[in-house]
Amino acid sequence: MSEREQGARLRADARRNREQVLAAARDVFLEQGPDAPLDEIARRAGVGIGTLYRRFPDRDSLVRDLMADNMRRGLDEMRAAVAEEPDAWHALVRFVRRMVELRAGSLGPVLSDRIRADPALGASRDELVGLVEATVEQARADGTLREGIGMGDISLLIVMIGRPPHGLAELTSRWQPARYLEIMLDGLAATNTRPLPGRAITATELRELFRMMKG
Amino acid sequence: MSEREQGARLRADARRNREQVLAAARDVFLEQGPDAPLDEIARRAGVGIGTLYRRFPDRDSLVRDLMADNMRRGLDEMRAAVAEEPDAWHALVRFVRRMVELRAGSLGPVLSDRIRADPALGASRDELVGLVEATVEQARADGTLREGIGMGDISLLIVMIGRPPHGLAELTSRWQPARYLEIMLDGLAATNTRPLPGRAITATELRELFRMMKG
DNA sequence: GATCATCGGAGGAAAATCCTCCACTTACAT
DNA sequence: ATGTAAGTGGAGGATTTTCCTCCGATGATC
Repeated sequence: MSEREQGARLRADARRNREQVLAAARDVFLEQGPDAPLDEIARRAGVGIGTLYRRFPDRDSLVRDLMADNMRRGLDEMRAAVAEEPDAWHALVRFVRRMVELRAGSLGPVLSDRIRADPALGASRDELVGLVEATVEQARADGTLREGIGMGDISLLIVMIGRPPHGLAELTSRWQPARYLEIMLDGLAATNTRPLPGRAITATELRELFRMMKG
Repeated sequence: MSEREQGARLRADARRNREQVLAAARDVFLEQGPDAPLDEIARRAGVGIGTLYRRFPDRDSLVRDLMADNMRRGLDEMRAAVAEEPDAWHALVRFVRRMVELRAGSLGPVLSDRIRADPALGASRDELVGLVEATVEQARADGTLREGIGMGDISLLIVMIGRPPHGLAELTSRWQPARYLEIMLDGLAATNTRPLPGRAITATELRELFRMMKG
């Protein structure tokens, strides 16, 4: 809420810089994890480190705003997908593709201690998880989603596919998430009937993981 | 060569420690990349930092020995797979499964500057790449491997699937590479006929990437 | 039981990272 | 046009992380 109001009152150049910092943070966190040096984020955003600290007083504040943005986009995309796509399978596929494109998996499903602090974040996360879960179950009922696939598999998919291998991040031209996402999606179709090892993380477990970490 | 002789002459406890360090390095490099702090590797190996430095005078030496070990295992596994499996597809699948199990993707396909230094390493890498490439082509000719898949896809697969998402590394119980590997393998089967975006990195490009990085 | 390779970690040096502060710049209201 | 409040960048000191040596203690091996 606060970041929205701040955002609206910002001077034009300041707002632009803020967006650039968020975009750079998305990339850097995706590549290096949530402990990545803030200096590098500023450098990639093309702003001074002072500018970054002016807008985001500390790391948590940046992480929180980024997560909020990811959640908002995720919810928007998921709602639109459910509303506009002909069935649950196509809604899921569209959602996952968009999330990977938007680098919205940058902070992973597990970032507990920083997330828990903000109740609003938890609420939108729960809503998103609920939507995805319902769609996953619908797709399975339709016989379009492979047997045994759960909501947790979808979350992990977005995180795994979106992250460039070490050392390959700079060579963006050779890193093609979309290619591997499509292979993975084909593996998720119901035409594949081999039983899978393990099982998906459930929404409940996901919430418990949050509590366990660094708590 | 030198690490083999050293290994043989080592006292029993020293050899055990050396193995533990290598095993820990495999995990830590996989999780954090080749710049991970050596202290953490020593800690996870359950040895003092002094012990690590005694056995591996500097980071490069550790990285090189680990790569050498990965290459040796990779070649062994690939040769055995080609010799024992009924066809190219099954050989490929077995190879990839073993590599992920062994965490042999820990250093990724791109780790140029440290690799180039050692010519023996380059040689075994070339041999392994050649074997995989031949098998990939055979499988495609057999009509068992999906159209458009190349050697580079297999390399990337091993790296991507083997790496735990940020923050999930400690919770080994919930991180199941095998599950996602199987989904991916199903996506690689020839029964999937949708055209894929992009294309695989070729062996030649892989070698060029080496030269570009940090060179 | 003696010997000597090996071990572990304290600790100083070096590097990376954090984060404040302020002289300079710029958008925009008037 | 101009004044001015908002915004900017990055130097630099404080702090933390990481490196890597050194040496007294340990325990494997004969």
